[in-house]
Amino acid sequence: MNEGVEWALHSCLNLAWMEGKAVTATRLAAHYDLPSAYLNKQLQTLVKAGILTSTSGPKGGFRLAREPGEISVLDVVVALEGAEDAFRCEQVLRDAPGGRADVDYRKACLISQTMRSAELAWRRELAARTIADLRRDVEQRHPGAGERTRTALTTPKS
Amino acid sequence: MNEGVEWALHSCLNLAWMEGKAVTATRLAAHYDLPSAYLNKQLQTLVKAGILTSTSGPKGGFRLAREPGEISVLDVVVALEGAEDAFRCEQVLRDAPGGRADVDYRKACLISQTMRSAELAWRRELAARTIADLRRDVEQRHPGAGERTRTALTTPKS
DNA sequence: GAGTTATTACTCGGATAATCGTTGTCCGAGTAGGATAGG
DNA sequence: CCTATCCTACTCGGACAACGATTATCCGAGTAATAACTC
Repeated sequence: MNEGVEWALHSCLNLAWMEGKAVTATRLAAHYDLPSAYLNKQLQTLVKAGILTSTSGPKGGFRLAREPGEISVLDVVVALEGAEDAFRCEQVLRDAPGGRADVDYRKACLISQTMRSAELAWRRELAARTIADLRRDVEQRHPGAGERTRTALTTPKS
Repeated sequence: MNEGVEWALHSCLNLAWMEGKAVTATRLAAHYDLPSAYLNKQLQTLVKAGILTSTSGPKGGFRLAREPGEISVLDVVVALEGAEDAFRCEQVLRDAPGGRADVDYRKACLISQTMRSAELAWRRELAARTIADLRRDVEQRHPGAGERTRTALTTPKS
């Protein structure tokens, strides 16, 4: 899985604490000591997916496009990894003896079905968890964490 | 995900119908019109993982190392893809303000926990399904499929 | 005819290239704030 | 002092390179069946 997924999720969580204030990719990258240009690239992808909005120029940056409760972890993963399943059925049965060209073996093949139902369970877990859930749970476990993050990302760079 | 996973699963299912008779990689590859040398490589990996056994020389080939009921789909996937999770937490929080070096953020970070529990659900699904299950369900849906496959793989090459 | 030996064809196994996707970097287009000059 | 214009610094956005993993291929080591040879 793409490394940027982790960065993107942390970035979204941080943006959820910013009360609509824009944060630049450089600032977010510095917060985790990451290559800023590459993080910028990931966030661009999230913009295209409609999860973030971007503003150019001074005081510009990224912010959440929707309420944190309307952004699931799955949304972020799908935006960066693509919507197709990790297990891609190449329909080898089509070339096997007795295989038919008019059958969609992605649905007929039992092996494909097994892999598919497993990925469905994975997706269900991620779809049930939103950025708002993460924000709430982190705040509950570490009270004041959101406040500290917001000030850290708002304070002018040294 | 590795392409060879699909081939390996089909191969294991076919071997489950062979009643202990060895089948060569070339024969299995021809059955699905696959590159035989590459399939051979995948099957070697399954041998190292203890899922298959191999025999050299004439009348040699691969056969299942255990009863089909003792081989889960997850076993095959893990053998080829590795045991580590697809989402690897790089513990970016360690470099963030307030991060501690003595904390294992793979367990403490809520994002990591979320991804981990999703992958756990995925694994659970695959672990619950064995090669024997697949064999039974295919035979039930397409009676005589096992018999046909066995004769196809036993018949001398043309 | 039976046993033993040498041959031979066949299979796995690992070492070796080619291809593709991910990772990382850079510079240009566009923007908004701020300085400046004029009224 | 207020306003309009110009300038400048800053940010995103997409194009461009480097790296690594997956995909694919080839040839050698080992093996067991087979054929030949001897008794």
